[in-house]
Formats: sequence, C-alpha cells, structure tokens
Amino acid sequence: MKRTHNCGELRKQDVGKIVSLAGWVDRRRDLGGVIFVDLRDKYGKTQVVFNPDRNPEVHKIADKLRNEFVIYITGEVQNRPEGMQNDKISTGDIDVKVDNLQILNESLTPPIAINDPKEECKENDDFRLTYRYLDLRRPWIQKNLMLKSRFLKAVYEFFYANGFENVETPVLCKSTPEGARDYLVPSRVNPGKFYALPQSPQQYKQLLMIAGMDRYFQIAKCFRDEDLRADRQPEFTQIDVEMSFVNQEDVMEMFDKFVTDVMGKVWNFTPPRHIRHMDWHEAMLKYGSDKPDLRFDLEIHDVSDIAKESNFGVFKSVVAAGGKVRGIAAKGCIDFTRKQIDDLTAFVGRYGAKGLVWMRVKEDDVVETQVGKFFTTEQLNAFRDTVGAKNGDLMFFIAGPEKTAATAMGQLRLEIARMKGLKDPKRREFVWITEFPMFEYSETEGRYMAMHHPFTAPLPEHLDMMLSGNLKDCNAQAYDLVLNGVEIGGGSIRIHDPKVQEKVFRLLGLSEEQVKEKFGFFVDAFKYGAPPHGGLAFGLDRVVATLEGEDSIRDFIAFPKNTSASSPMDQCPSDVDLAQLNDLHISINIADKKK
RNA sequence: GGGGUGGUAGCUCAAUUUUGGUUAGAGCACCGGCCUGUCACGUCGGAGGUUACGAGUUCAAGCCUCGUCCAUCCCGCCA
Repeated sequence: MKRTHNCGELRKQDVGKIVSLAGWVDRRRDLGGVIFVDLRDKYGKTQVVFNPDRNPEVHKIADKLRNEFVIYITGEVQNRPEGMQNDKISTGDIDVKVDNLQILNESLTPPIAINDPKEECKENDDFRLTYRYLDLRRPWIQKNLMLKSRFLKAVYEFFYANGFENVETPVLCKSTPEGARDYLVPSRVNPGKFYALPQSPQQYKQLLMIAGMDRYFQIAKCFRDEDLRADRQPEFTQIDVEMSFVNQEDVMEMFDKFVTDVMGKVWNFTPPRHIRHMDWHEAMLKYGSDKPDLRFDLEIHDVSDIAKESNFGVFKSVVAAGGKVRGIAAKGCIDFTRKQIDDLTAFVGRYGAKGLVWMRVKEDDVVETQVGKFFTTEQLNAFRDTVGAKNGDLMFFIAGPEKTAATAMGQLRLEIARMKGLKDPKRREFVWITEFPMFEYSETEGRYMAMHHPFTAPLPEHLDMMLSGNLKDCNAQAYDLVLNGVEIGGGSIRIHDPKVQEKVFRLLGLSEEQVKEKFGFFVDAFKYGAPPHGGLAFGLDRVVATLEGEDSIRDFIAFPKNTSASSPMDQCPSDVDLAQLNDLHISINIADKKK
C-alpha cells in the first residue's frame, strides 16, 4: 500500500494527478447519487467523491462507509466546480474522483463526536479519558500534541546550541523528607525497602555539577503524590536545567534568551529581550500573589496606616494585632449589584478573609459607604487617594493577618479582572519573581520549612542573618518565571558550601543523624570540591498550555489521569495478584469500607 | 482532610409560576426511505430511559430527606 500524498497537502497544482490517500472517514454526505467523504488524517482533510456515473461498483461500496471507517482510495485530483470551493480547509479548491476504494477497517459508531470543532467538545473529562484513543483523534487535540512536539524539538536545539549536555537520571530513587509525598516502589530483592519515584531530579543534577558536567539539561518525568488540580498531574514533565559557575543573573539571562529563542520562535511572538524582575515582597503587596498576572493593573495598596486611626473596630483591631488592611480600586465597577458584592464577599471568604468592606466613589470623587460613620471625611478621601479611585469606581478593603489580607485581595483582584474581561488572552506578560524568603513558618508542622527546597542558597548579604538564626527576614537566591499569572518555571542558586548546607538542615529541624541517613551521600559529595552552581526547571505541560491560553494541562498530555489519579481507560491503578504482593513482601491493610 | 457544583437516551442538556401529579422531552449521533455538487447537506419516518446506587417521607418522587459512590472546581496540600 502506498500513499502518494497525505490528506492535507493536495492543491490546485495537483489537478489531473492520480493519487492514493488513506485515512479515516470524518464525515459522509450521501446526496442519493453522488457521495462525498471527508477523508481525515493527522495532516488535514481532503474531500473525496464517489460518483455512480463514473464508477458504479466503487459507489456501491462507498454506500457502506460510516464515520471512522479506515479507507484507502485511489483517484484523480480535480478542480471543484466554480463556486463549490471550501475556503475553510486548505485542500478546499480540489477534490478526488475515486476509482478504487478499499475498506481497511470498519468502525463501531464512535461514542464521542470526533469531527466536532473544539467549542462543541463538552463531554465530561472522565468520559473523554475512557475513550482517550478516540478523543486523541480530534484534530484540535492532535494540534496540541504536535505543538508540544515542535516545542520540544526547539528546546533540544537550544540547549545543544548553548553547550548543555543531555544526561539521564534514575527513576528509581531514594525517598527523601521535605517536599511532596513520594510515589513508592517496593523492592523485591531488598525485602521491606522502597524506592521513590523522583519529585524532580534535583539532587542528581547537582551531583552532575559536582561531577564537572558544567551544563546539564533533561526532559525529565517527575512524580508527586499530592491532590490534583486542572493544572497538576501525578506525573508531569520538567525541562530540567543546571549550570556551574553561575549566579542568579547568569541563569536568568540564559532563560531570557530561552524565552526569546524557543518560546518566541515556536509561538511566533517577540518577548522582551530582558524579562522584567519584581521582588517577592512587591509582588505580594501589589498583586497579592507570588505569581502576578501583569496583563492588567488593578494594583493593591496598603491602607493600614489610615485604617488604624479610624473608629472602625475591625480595621483597628486587625492592625493592632499586627495585621494589615489592603485596598483596591475596581475601575468602573460602581454599578456592581448588591448580589455581586455579596458573591465577592463569599469568594474572598474562601481565602480566609473575614469580610469585605466596599465604598463607592461618586460624582466629584465623593466617597459613599455604609460604614461611613466610622471614618472621617479625610480618612475616606485618604483611602480613595491611596488606592487611586475616581468617580465611577468601587473600592474594596480586606483586613487580616498580612498573608491572608494579601492573598485574599490578590484573588479578588483576579476575580474582578475576570468579571471585567481584563485578561487579554492574546497578551503575554512575563516576569521574574526574585528574592523569595528562604523559610516559611508552617503552622501544621510547627517549624520553619524551606520555601523553595533545602538546597537553596540565601542571598550573600543575608547569609550572616541566617547563620545568626534570623529566619524570618532571610531571602533566598531563588527565582520563578511567571507568565500571565502562571508559574511556568522556577529555580535557585544552590548552596555549595557544606557548612552552610549543614546549618540549613539544622535550621529546618533535621538532626545530624537524620541528615546522615537521608542526605549523607549528598552532603559528602560537597566535601570534594563542589562548584558554585544553580539552575531551574520549567513545567513543560504548563508552559505549552499557558502559551496556548489554556488553564488545564490535560489536553496537552496524551494519557493524563483524572482528579483521583486514576485512568478511566485502562483502569489503573488496579489490584494485583497475591503472588506479586508476596514477591514484594507486602500485605494489604485497608480498613473495611464496603460490605 | 474540608467546601462548592453536578450525575436524566450513546453525547450535550431540558422537565415551568406555590416542596412533588398522569405517557420524562429536545438537539446531535444512530437505523430506514427519498434526494447526483454537498461540505455541520437536505428531507420524511423510526428506534433508543432501572432519571448514578440504596433507603426514607407521601395517595404519588427525576424533583423532598438521609446515606453511599463517582466526576469536576476550589481550599488545605503541591520544597
């Protein structure tokens, strides 16, 4: 069997040629006499024509064709009659008069409509995943996978061109504390012992730097056993990178170039040659997030100083307790209904806000509010001027502990932008977030945790502060790349001084013995001449999805899992034979839930 | 672990003003007839349902109550 062309390439200049095509029946239109079939493959669609006058036997076979039959045809390319061209498809000027038809395979009626355009594909995710092999036939989802493939090609080209080596690292690793829950793999030959699947190749890539590899990259599968979201899968792919003898600026400079050379080229846009920087504290204050969406303004302002002078009990007590009051001017939102404001109040409640204070700015910039009696006119005007509100705006205020006030306000900012349609899907706003805190206090753990990971180096000027035990104000040499409010990558300069590393472990509450057991080999390696090094990792699926303006990464992964980390198609995870468990020295111990 | 939303034909959804009322509808898809230039072909007809599962309230439950399961979005979590 020989295809002379694919289904997306025949044009006017091919008229008169005898061609052979193979593909799937996308749609069949039977006009009683003549039958049209849209033949589809990865490359496109071509209309083929069965005419009873030209070839009655073939026409008779064509009568049996149904959607998703796999066929092979031979015929002559012809111009379509005047006025019958279809400008919606690239092959729309021509069609193929079929002289020979072979049904290579029949198909049951597909449970999902493969030929529907993307907007029409509203089946729920689980159903699509059950028939994923059919779902993947849809042209728009094939386009996603092909785009990712093209992107990966450009990624490889970029790193090879810049002196990076592609080195594979193990998938069977040692389980380590800190970070996400590990996926575990039992060892048969080592009874009772387990491997962990890598959450990322973090330690291996640092060891490669110690080994003198200088510049490393890998397209690496990573595994995290945590609850899932639309943009989080249990296994996902990182573009993982590490470089020796670099500082923060060197790494960010390299990836400014990466954004231009790879993302810009594949998606055909021109990013700024140098992506802007914003330090973490500024991001948290102005945007209430460490991944600000900078496609629109709606900046948040701190009004604690004004609030604490007022007679409004809520504001006063929050500030007195060390909390903050943050405000925002919702431009042109003065006509929000009471219901909308109530909904927004409930919305910010999900992020811990106890309430939402709102004020209208009317003609002559007069501030009107139900809680007006607690404030002087000067205070109301000060709120207005601080948040930058004008006639026609609505002001919102949230009071609470600093982190709560910031994040609740940040979410409110995003929600207002969504309601007002400010998230322009065509814009691409990149920003490096820098100077993250080294540590973050965990209420649940009752101790400080590494905000990035425990191998991250503090800012050189904050090292003494850290060594003296001031964890709160110590910032890290860490950086995240954010695009349109999505964290698409992140990294840090690593600690290369074993003494500093030991100190960080101690500050994180790990004893010398624990470190020895969990990280012994790693700490030892640093005693033999580790170069200064740093790197970062991009979430491959998230980069592609975000550049395509999609929130969910599932349509960019051929076989994703659903929210319960299972696959409806192959029913995995599943039970295994007792013999397998015995081999692994494992017995199942689950509480009786059913029966 | 917690919260929101949802589960009705193969798919996407509907089932009204006051807690319920007789035979659970539509579009797409499917099957059959007609139709020789359509391209989301048209047209006529047909088939298709344990209303997720279980219990309860009631003369009567798709609708009300409770439980279970599943999906999805979010919080926690995800260095």
